[in-house]
Amino acid sequence: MSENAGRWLRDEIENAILSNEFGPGERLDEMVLASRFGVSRTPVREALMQLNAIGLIEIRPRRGAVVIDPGPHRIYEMFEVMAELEGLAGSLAARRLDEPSRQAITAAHKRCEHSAEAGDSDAYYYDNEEFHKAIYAASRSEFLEEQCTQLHRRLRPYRRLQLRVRNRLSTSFLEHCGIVDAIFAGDGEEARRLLRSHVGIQGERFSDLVASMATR
Amino acid sequence: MSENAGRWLRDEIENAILSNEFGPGERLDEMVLASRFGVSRTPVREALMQLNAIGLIEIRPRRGAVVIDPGPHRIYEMFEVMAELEGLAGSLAARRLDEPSRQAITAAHKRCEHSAEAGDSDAYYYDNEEFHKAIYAASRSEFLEEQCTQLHRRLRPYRRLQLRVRNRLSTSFLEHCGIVDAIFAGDGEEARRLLRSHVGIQGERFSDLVASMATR
DNA sequence: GTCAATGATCGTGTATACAAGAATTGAAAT
DNA sequence: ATTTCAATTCTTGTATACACGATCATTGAC
Repeated sequence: MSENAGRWLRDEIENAILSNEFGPGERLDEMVLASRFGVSRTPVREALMQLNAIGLIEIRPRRGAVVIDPGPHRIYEMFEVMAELEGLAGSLAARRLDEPSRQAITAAHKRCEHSAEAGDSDAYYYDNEEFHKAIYAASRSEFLEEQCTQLHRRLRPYRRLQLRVRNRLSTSFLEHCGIVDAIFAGDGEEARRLLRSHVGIQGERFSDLVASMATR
Repeated sequence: MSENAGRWLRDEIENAILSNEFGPGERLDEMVLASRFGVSRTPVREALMQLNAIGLIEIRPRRGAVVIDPGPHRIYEMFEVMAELEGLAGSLAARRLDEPSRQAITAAHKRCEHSAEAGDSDAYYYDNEEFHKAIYAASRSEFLEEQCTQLHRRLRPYRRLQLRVRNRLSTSFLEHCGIVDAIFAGDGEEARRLLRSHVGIQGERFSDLVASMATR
């Protein structure tokens, strides 16, 4: 348990939402949560407000908190923004790359390769996250890194869905290769372009997303 | 006063921070704030946590809240991200422009023109905000609009500083003209490019920022 | 039978009380 | 004089109690 109950609860409830235990639209009763986690309403309310700030739930005054249902279109919009931010991170990384960042990216990239070859989608899911985070860090813009990490976290469940699509694993890794090449070559604009299309969900990938959301 | 004290307090304290009444690094005592605003600590704590989520203050466990001091470099990073998001908004606006958005942009642009000609920096500050918001809305991406609005709000005080720089008013308006042309022409990439350089603070504008921050 | 009004009930919003960790101050020892 | 340790005080974190608005059900009228 984290040092204060509020943040611990935030993570607990967040996980419950991301793992779909609390489905979209579901009402979150403060007292129910309080007794479930063995605390009073006060830290529960703190956690709920933080989740509200993150954008996972909506708190309507005097009417309680409900889990937000983003809907395919909004998810598409979120990926669109994510693509833009990652593109920026990539272009900065390419221009500012130093040795530690280079090594971090290489290491994460290698781990992705192993997971992809093994066809281990769960491992790739994790390694992919590390790969992208390595690029955020390499941008050497702390603010950008924070923004990317936050949005990445929020998109986590949908990313997971995407990886289940046929061939997505190897396609994703191939795209990573191009991105790494561009960054290491110092080609910021190419890195930006590749990351944008890697992260965004254009064309058929959008229907893939909608389809996988329908069957969860 | 808003319907619940928490949000009202959030706005109150936020304004106090943005207007520099609570300076960077300053400690925010819950009881002091509570008695100042005539409420108990509970809504004060709620407001502080929301401000923490926004990024205006930092809450260290058991050690209270302090106003964050971004520092020139971090502000630069924030403008860099803002420029990217606005660029995206502009490019989407150019591709998706409809009649209501076109009218909204035109109206805001006209108001900017008047303020700029009058040399009224306060009026321009406000009209400029409306102009940019019109572009966010024209992107027809609700999520992007929210992100832009949020970041714009956070950068408000520094934007204000920037406008005080000599000739910035007319320069800014001239840039607006180009942006409007590109959007109305449906040239998404040009709109993106122009907005990026309009919003970002490259070169001498960065030293202008640092200088104006030092003398406030 | 349907709709509206009124009262009951439930849940959130706020205040206050209590617990526990951190900062501070003072004294003692080196 | 300086440093360290301990005790006190101050502030935050959590629980609980109370107030008020919203929702729901029941009853009455049309």
